[in-house]
Amino acid sequence: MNFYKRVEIVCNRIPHGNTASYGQIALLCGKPKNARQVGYALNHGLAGKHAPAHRVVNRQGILSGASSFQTYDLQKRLLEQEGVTVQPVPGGWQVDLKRFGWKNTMREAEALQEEFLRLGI
DNA sequence: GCACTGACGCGGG
DNA sequence: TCCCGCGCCAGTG
Repeated sequence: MNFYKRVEIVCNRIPHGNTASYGQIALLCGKPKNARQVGYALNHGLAGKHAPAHRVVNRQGILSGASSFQTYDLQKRLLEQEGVTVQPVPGGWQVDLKRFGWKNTMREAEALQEEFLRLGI
């Protein structure tokens, strides 16, 4: 299976103004234990150039640090631009997943699995 | 093939 | 609730 292709599809499915965690993406890709690979994919541009990487944060809503964005606060600005509230915490910036976390339905998850199957990835 | 790395996450204390 | 250790696994040298 093409895990990174799946990551691309899932990321592009994250609604505007929402955020998702690495683990959540991995789960939707059918590989619950591959959260780290999701990060790897985004970091190396393996999820396509259009993937909204700024909408992906860790389990606690902490922004991933500056590493792969051009400026230290680019991810924060992109999120705020979409109406997502970002607040400073010790260790970086954080979004409230209770308010801005992507709540995907079971139906939606199943639809994704079917699509992967259909596409053969 | 081996060892090490890392945009991560969970469970025990 | 906060820490900390450990599990995870594709890439890389």
